[in-house]
Amino acid sequence: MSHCTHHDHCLAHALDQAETLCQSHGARLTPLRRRVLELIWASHEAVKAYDLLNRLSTEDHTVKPPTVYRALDFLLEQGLIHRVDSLNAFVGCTHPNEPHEARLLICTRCGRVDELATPELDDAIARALAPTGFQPTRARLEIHGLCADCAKKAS
Amino acid sequence: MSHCTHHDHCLAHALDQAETLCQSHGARLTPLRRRVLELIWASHEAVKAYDLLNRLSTEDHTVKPPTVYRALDFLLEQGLIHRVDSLNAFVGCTHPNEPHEARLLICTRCGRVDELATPELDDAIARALAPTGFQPTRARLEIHGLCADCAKKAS
DNA sequence: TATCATGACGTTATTTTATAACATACCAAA
DNA sequence: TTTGGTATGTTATAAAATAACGTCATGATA
Repeated sequence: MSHCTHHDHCLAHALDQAETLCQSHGARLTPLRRRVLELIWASHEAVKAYDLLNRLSTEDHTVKPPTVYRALDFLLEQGLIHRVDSLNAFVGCTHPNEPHEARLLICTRCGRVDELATPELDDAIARALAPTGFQPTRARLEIHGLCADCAKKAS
Repeated sequence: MSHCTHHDHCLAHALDQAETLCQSHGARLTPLRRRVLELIWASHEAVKAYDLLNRLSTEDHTVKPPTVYRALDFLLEQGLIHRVDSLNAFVGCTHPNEPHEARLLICTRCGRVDELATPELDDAIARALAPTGFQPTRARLEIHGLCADCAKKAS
C-alpha cells in the first residue's frame, strides 16, 4: 500500500472489499454511494465534501450537499472511510474488515494519508487511560508531518 | 483540577499563568484576548467560537467573527488554549508552561474536557511511528467517552 | 517629542462546511 | 398490490471560518 505504483489496484480492491462488507452487513452500496467511495479512493489523499460535490455535479446536476453528506455518513457508518477532523475531509479506510479507530498519518507535503495500525499503540492508550477512570467510546489520533518519501526528498 | 469545587480558582490560576507566560514571551495579552481566555475558562467545557462571539457581543456590539478568531489564534499560538477538532471548539490548556500536544479526554455526558499528560503515551506514539519513517510535526489525540464522575453516575 | 513601523482591532463581504425539514421515488416483504 | 422502510431529491438555512482592506494604538528610535 505504501508504494502504489498501480493505484487502480487500490481502488479496485477497496471497492471489492466494500461490496463484500456491505453484503455481509445487509447494507446497500447503491450506485451513488459506490461512486462517492470511488471518488474518495481516486487518491490516497483526504477529499473534501464539496470537492466530491463538484465532481459529482459534472456528472449529475441534481447532486446537492445533503446527497454527498448522506453518502459520506453511510460510508462512515460502514467503516469504509475515515473522517479527518483536522482537515474537514474524508479518506478511504485501508482495512475496513477489522473495526478500528482512526490513527492517521497525514503528510503535509504530498497530502497522502496513511493508517498507523499497531496494537501496541492501542494498548498504550488503554494503559494511559486506566488510572483516570475515563471510559472511552472513541479515540482518534491524527498526526501531521512528512511521510517517509517526502522526508527523504526534503533532506 | 479534576474536582474543582471552587472553579474561580481554576479561572484565576489560568489567567495568572497567561499573564506570566505572555510577559515572558513578549506577547501582549490585551484586554480582548484576556477576556476571550476568561470566557473559555468559564467552564471546563469546550467553547465554540460563535458562542464566544455572542457573549462578547452583549458587551460590545463591534465584535465580529474575525475579532474572535484572531484572539483565538493568538491564544493557540501562545499555547494557552487547545482546539478540539472533533467539536470545532476550544478549551483552556491546563499546563501551558510545558509545551505539548493536545491529548484530550472529552466527556460526552457532561462536556468536560481534560488533558491526558503521560510521557508513556508520547513514547508509545514515537515507537509506533519509528518503523514507518514518518516525521511528525504535530500529533493530536481526542478521546470521547465518559469521565470518571459520569461513568460512576451512569453505572 | 516627533515619526513611523508594527501589530491589534474594526469592518464588510464572502467562502466553506454542514444540516434541517419536507417531498418524492424506490424496493422488498407481507 | 399495498405498505412501510430506506434512499434520494429539493429548498432553505445554519454554522464555522477567512479574505481583504481600513484605522488606530503603541512603543521603539531618531
